[in-house]
Amino acid sequence: MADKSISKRSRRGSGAITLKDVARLAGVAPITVSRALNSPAQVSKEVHSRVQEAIERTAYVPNRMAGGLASSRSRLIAAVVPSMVFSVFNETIEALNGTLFDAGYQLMLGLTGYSEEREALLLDSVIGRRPDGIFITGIMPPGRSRSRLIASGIPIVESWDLTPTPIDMLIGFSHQEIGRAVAQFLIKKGKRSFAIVTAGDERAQRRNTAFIDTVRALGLDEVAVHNVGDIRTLRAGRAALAALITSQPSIDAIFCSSDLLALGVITEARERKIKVPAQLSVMGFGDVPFVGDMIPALTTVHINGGKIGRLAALHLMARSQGNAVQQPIVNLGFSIVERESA
Amino acid sequence: MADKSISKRSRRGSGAITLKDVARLAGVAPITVSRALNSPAQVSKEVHSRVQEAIERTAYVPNRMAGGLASSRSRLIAAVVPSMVFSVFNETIEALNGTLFDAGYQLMLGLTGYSEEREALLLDSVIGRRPDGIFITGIMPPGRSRSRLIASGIPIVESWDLTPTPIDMLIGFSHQEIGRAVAQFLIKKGKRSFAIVTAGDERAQRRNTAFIDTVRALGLDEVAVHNVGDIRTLRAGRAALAALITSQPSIDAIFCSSDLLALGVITEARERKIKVPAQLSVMGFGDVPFVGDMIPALTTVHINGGKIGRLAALHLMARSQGNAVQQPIVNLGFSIVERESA
DNA sequence: CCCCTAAATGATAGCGCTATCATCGCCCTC
DNA sequence: GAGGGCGATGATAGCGCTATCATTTAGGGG
Repeated sequence: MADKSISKRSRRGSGAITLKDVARLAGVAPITVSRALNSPAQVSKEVHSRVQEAIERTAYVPNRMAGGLASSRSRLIAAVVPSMVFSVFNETIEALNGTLFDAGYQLMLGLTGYSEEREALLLDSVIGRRPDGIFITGIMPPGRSRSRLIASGIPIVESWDLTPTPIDMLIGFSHQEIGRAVAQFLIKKGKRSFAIVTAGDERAQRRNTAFIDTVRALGLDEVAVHNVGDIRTLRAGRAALAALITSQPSIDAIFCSSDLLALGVITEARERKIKVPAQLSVMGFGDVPFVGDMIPALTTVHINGGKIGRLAALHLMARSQGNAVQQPIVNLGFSIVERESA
Repeated sequence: MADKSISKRSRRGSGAITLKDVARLAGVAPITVSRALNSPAQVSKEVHSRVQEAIERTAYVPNRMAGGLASSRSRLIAAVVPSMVFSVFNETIEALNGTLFDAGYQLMLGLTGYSEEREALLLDSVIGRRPDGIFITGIMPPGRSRSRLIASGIPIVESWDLTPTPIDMLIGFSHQEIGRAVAQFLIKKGKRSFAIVTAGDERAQRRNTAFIDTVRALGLDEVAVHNVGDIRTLRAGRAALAALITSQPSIDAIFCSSDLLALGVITEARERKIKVPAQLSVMGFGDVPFVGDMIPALTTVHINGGKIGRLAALHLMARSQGNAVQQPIVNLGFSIVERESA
């Protein structure tokens, strides 16, 4: 009686310890080990501890690819984000990751670099992993990517924006309202001549448009716009102020599309001995963790990135487990944090 | 003649389009579709285009879990990182991700929050996914986690540090050398009374120790150390200077364990009208993207985080494909970037 | 005592893909 | 024109796990 399990051994497989090995050691059927691992309540105390011991002895680590394939539940959640370097999304990702991990999920990270082409490629790659949920920064415009996402049937949270027609779930806030609120805030402060320093992305544009419309409605001077494109650096912010101040010296308030750009503007103002906020108010966007402790402390738009991440994780997990999500569209709002720079 | 493929359909499975569906549509065997996808050279032109069309028509997205299980190649790479919020690791992760993605790999992100307990949990979870490689920030000390990592047989890159005995591969630099170099740099600048503002992590401690030893060897005053523990914020840097200046007014140079802390120290110095660098030199660590454009521009230790990420990706992929890595241990070094703050 | 139910365990059959070996032509060579 | 080599395709058998159904055992009620 040859040992089938040995004679059969082929050159395939990873050679690692498998469920079957543990089962043999514990003297139970493989399925029982699976149950001891995934639903301990279904297994008698005695068997459970026997299995535990076998697992300990063999240093067995379950293969989640196999488990995922068999159960159609990967316990993977993907996050699609434009960028990570000093970005406002970091808190969201970190919160997402933390909440997921505590529930036994893993995060797959995808970076698009604000490029739509890359995003499309990324999405196919992501869908191929059959994640239990996908977190997307922004709203997916109609098109191939959106269709694929819908067709995949995977629970999806779009974020960081608002729309009445999300693919699935949505956790965000209104960029339009922000633009308007910032304009009103600055106007109330007595500022009259505005400029915008902005990156090229579409969400920023919407904040800008709302800002400009609000200013225009009051019959004030046209808003000067300086677009830095994809160069979202502090240096770009400095250069922006330098350019702006030359072409339009009357400016007394600047709305920046990110805190980092705002920091750049403030830095350049300091260099040029322009007093912030007395001569020039500067506002950012994002309220990244340290800008409130600088001099002058940055007045900016606060987004609760951590909450977006946490909520998204919860929603995604609920949906992937077949539970209904009470509120699939959440408007988290924003707040203007008044500090010193405006 | 009943259609087996229908009568057999069970309630299992995801219901998505599979390879088999595509094969049927293209009129070839499933394996041929697999080949058309994974090694097009093995398939005739005519069949290839027929398969392509079928894929297009069905919007088929290959299930990588199944593929990974069958081939023992997941095309997943895991990265284990302490933190992401305004961290010095972001460039590394971004470079890692970019390089991997271009080669068809996906990044799985794991955050430890500088906690060893969490790290251990995370590693088991990561190993369970059978990634083709693991990128670790730092060096894994002997212990359970290290053993599991070794036992897993997965290619591993440790990073951000140096040791003659890595688990597998290593891309890093010497913290000891950095501490020494910074001390020498500051001494050459004529500074004589030193302090350190540091986070609690072990790598920072090693930089500190080397710094202190170097100073001590010259018989200078004892170095004052202010430890902020896990609070790596700009505010903590400010508080640190406030505390230090009270207890030890003679200080004329401070070495910080991160750029953010250094920014805090500089900010507090400004608040207190202490001239940097005339009265107080401040040095950071990391050379995070924007600190060179601030006022005063930060003098700091530059680490080529992007290169670490890129190289790690290359090494990991090579090894997972069975190729030898010419140089498994790489000392990337560092450089002191002299700007204005010291 | 026997039937019935629930709890605990096991056997079987895939999940969707690929490694491996087999087959089938077809062209070349001597 | 038989043998051989190669290119293209297919059949088969898993990868390591879990859904599903089946079996076994222990109580419980009448």
